Amino acid sequence: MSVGRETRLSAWIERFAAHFAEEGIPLIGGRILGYLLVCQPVERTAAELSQELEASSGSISTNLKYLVNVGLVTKRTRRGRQAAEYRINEKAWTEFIQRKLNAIASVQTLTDDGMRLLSGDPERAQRLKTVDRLYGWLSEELPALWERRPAAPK
Amino acid sequence: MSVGRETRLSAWIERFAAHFAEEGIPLIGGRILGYLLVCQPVERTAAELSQELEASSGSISTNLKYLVNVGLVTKRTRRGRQAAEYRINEKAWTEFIQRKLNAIASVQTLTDDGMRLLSGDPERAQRLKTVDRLYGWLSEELPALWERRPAAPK
DNA sequence: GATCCCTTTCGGTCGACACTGAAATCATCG
DNA sequence: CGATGATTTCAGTGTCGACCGAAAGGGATC
Repeated sequence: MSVGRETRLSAWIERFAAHFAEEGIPLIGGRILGYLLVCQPVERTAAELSQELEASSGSISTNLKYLVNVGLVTKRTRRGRQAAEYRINEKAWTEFIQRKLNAIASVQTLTDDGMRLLSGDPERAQRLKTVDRLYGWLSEELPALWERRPAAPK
Repeated sequence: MSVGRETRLSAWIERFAAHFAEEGIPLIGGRILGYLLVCQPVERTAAELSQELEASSGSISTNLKYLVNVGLVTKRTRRGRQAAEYRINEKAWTEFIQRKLNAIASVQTLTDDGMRLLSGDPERAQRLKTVDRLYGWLSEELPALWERRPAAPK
């Protein structure tokens, strides 16, 4: 007997969450993200997420707050509805990734400061120089690459 | 009265360690890395690192093992010397950074699997598609960019 | 093989953080 | 304004991992 699509999707959500857990995003936050990327309909309330993902209301609340804060999820309230609805904000993924690239490139300021402290002693600065050159190159190329990213189609 | 170069260097090492602590490298590991990048002479024993960085022998041992394992530090033993000497391996920084870039690009396999699960329902796949397109582009461009990296001068 | 010195291993402590569930809070509707 | 149904806050629990320091382990010299 074959496994249903929804079952396989929830396994996928778990893999998705596991990946981002390695990057420091709480497991439940990752599950919310994965779930909101594939659920139908696209909007969910906190209570629904709590039930669907089998997580406490408190955890859902904390993680939604975090995700809304970094922009990956948007919150919508409607008059006449007590429950807010949450949905994925696909647009925000660009900034999310950009932050990661910037984090890598930002090491250059660090190595650069180090080089300054060692100016006047090229011998001693040699190890740092090797690293500084790499990050120097990255801090040029990564932002440049990012600018060439394709625009999202309407 | 001005601050000595060594004092400023140890402040720099601390900043350096703090940066990598955010990326998940233990504080003491980061200190070792920073210290080995700028110390004179370039090689140090575990005992020297322990004293210089005011960390326990156990922590130094654990972190050196880790750093040697990922290749950022190399261990050298010499006949007639009981103490092994550790030094920075500048070369390994390229692989270190490459792993980071790959980690970003690797999300593409995840989104791709998700797209497969949603094939046959383009409506529902739309959110994921946006994200998949971005990572798809990255998984093309990042490795390509990396290939263009300048070779380290002799 | 005994001694010396250095390194690794290991048990234990501490602090951070994710998570829970109950209580407080808030918004809507009658 | 009270009741209802939702969310947020908060105190408490458990887990995980970095760190320490003492004890065990390994080489090198005598």
